[in-house]
Amino acid sequence: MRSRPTILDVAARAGVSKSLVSLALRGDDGVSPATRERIVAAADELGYRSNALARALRQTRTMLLGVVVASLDNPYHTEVVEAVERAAEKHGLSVLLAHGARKAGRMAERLDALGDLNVDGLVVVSSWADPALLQAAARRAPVAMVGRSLEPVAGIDSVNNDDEHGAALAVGHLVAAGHERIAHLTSSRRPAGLARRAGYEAAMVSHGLAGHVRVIERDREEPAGPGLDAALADGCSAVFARNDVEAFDVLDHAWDRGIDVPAGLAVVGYDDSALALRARPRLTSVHQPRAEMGALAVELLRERWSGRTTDRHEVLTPRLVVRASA
Amino acid sequence: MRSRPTILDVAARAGVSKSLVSLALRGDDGVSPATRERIVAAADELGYRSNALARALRQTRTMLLGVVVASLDNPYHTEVVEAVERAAEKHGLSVLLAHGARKAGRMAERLDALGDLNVDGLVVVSSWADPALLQAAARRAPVAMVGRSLEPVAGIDSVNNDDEHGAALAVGHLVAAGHERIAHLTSSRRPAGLARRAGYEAAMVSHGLAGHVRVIERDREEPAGPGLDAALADGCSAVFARNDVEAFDVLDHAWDRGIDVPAGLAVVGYDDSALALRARPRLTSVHQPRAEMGALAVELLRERWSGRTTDRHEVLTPRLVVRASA
DNA sequence: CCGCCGACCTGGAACGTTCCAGAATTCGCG
DNA sequence: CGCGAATTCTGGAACGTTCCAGGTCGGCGG
Repeated sequence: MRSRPTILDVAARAGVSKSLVSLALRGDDGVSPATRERIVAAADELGYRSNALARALRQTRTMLLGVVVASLDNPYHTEVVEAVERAAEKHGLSVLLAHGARKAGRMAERLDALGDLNVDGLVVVSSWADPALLQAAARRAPVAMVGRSLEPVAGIDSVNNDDEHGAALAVGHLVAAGHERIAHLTSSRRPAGLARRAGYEAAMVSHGLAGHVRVIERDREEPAGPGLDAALADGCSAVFARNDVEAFDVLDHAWDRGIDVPAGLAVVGYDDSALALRARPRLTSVHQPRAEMGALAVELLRERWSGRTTDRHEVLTPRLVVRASA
Repeated sequence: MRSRPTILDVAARAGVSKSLVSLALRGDDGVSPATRERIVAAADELGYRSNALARALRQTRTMLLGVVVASLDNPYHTEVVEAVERAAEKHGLSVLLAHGARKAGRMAERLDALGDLNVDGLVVVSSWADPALLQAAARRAPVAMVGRSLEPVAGIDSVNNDDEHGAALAVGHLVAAGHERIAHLTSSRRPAGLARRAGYEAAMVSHGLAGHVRVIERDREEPAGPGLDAALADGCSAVFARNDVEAFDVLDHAWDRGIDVPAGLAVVGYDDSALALRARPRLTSVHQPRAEMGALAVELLRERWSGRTTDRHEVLTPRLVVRASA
């Protein structure tokens, strides 16, 4: 594990100056074909690879993209992260991942650590983030948020799906199938959850079902059972869940109670994550275009790099994927 | 977004030399308390943060840990990655994540990219990796593999769970419950899969059930149904699946056929990933100590940094988590 | 009063690259 | 054959830090 050859070693071996090696290996034209060949050969023989750190120090750009994600245990997050990395790679950027930033403290610390490494940009994948924190980070490098904040944060670009519309799709589908008493299960008070809830309520009203609006609220760690039982007792025949994880809880409960899905209870989820395909019956769910969202986040950062200073808040349209559960 | 203050700015403001600022901020003693205070104050006022890149260039260490993972869509992987990052952070290391390294080509490319950034060490989380690739990477920085290779790779440390033992636990549990015709479902020809299969076969033999050994092989994308139906037709009453994902397939199929689990068919998985808790009925599964494995990988790298040159191959003992499916 | 020690501080070199200004060489053309 | 322009190449400076060798200064023992 002896020390790596440097550009000087290559220069010496090829009998040229370090500057020319730099030019040749970066593909600059203005290097004669013969010399270039000699340089490339020398580099290959020595197993030379340029030191990205030194380059980053000299240039202003590190080609590093910091990605901060709330957690990796929600498939929705990981799929966005994968999309971000794919897009980043396409532009020669490497992704630095920090996870577990559910709490503001840890989020701040991770953002700082990434900033110290001079990342060229930051993507925050989370259903929530402290605006002040994001703005502090944005003083170092442009920030794009995938996910929803309560309201647009000045200086921060964002990519979202239209939660209200998604909720309306879910309700519309259930209404078309003849359901009237449609409940909404949620354990979230975060912006995305609130938006879906609002979308659900609005859709119910617009279908003339204002009287049947029923929101089953619970705490994250609390079982969904009691609230569901109560709703079922009141004749509820369908549940629109805040996300696939919660929809899974509904399916579980139906299983426990021996209720047939969808005959006895129709269930619609949100996210269309990998979970939806694992559910039995297969989960009908609102699909967020995750791949597109991840790629768009990278695109927004690239626009910042090329000089855009106005904020952009992109809202993509979700679609309903109908499977067996409703 | 103007350029960050450097150590020189702090030095000027505090009226000392850059060197002293460096010493003071790193907590070196030999800086008088009064001066240190002045320096810290100046740094705070300017919002100075040291440039990790410049430091890394000057020192030999980057404090960067490269993590290469096959994919993020398997909860087992993500949990190991989380454990690695937790352990890394504890030692002041930042994690650089590269995913999607299922294919040798992409794996090579990602390893190279991480090497160019001068990561101090590499953790490869995958059920397989080309030994030559690992060794090439190890010429740049120590490599620890979490997962199994066919046989130990010279120069590469590894952390594994004892797959044979885990398989024996699963079979033992099923035998104790009175099962004799126990099948094994697998779609993998990778080392871990092969080891579990071998463990299954050995355990069957040792329980005097050699005559009932039945391995249901299939391709990754192929449905498990046909093989399972055949086994069921032959009186098979239990299935030990290669991992939780495949166990899920068994549960799905049982659902489709209206077979009650565990009364009509007992199912045991492997990994005890988050999936096991989502399954209905809850999946009995062999638990790999993922958190411990991730932390151990980081520990192995640290030992390399402090001079160890002999290889270490750690094998941790799995345990069976009994739930409702068997 | 001298010399030395320890505490505190400093300036220059180094890490490996890219950028810049300009030097050396070749080429085209009158 | 000479001269300007292109082409090809070069050496030094710079990026922001840490390391190193050494400098200053007050105090203290002899």
